[in-house]
Amino acid sequence: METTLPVREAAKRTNTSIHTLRYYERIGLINTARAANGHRQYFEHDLGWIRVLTCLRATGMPIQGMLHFAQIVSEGEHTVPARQEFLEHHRDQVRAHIAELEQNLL
Amino acid sequence: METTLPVREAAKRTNTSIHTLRYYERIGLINTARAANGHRQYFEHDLGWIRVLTCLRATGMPIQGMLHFAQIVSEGEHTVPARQEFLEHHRDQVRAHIAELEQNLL
DNA sequence: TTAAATCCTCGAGTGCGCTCGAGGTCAAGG
DNA sequence: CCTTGACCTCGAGCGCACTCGAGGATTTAA
Repeated sequence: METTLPVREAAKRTNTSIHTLRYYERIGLINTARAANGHRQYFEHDLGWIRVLTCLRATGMPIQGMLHFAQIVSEGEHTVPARQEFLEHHRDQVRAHIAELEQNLL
Repeated sequence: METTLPVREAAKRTNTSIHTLRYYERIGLINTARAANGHRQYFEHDLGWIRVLTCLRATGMPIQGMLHFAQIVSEGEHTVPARQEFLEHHRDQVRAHIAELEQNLL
């Protein structure tokens, strides 16, 4: 049985806050397992996903966009091409943003 | 006598909105001249300043920071070194932000 | 057996940066 | 005259992304 982490640990390891993790779960960005007593249980897998989310946010993706991405991810393997397209599109956005910043830097 | 522009024109030429210009004035970022009838009058000089503000915002400076900058600018010529230092510091921030984005891009 | 620690839910609050709209003034054109 | 339109003020509202806290359950260690 893979070991799990309580929310405090998950927050620490993903460099987020407990509140944010609960919030993300509430709005449907994360699906967290529960122990018998109702406490959240985070697997390594979840930490990876949280890091992806954090990365998307840090690059300016709005929550709505992340929800969309979470949605297609949840639809299964057949959405892999759609995911790639989504991420590539976001990359373009980020690059455009960087270009704008550099423009303003002059 | 230098010609002046009404708020609608100023907004158009600086690619902002009338509401934003009024808001910036309200909070003390801009000091706009008034015609006898109370209407705002924008000089070329003002447009330049608005563009500076827009650039700072676009590069992520919070309003508080811009207020601080507006403050030191208003204090006169002797603050020129302080302004340069301020802008250089902001440049560093922007560069750091770009670096973070590029990091996340990988 | 009780005090402390950690978790839970759910709704409300916060801070930011606008954005909007009601209600009013004033000048020009028909 | 009267309508139109551009402007004014001031306060309220909005969307976003958290962030907080009251009130309560459960485990754990002294």
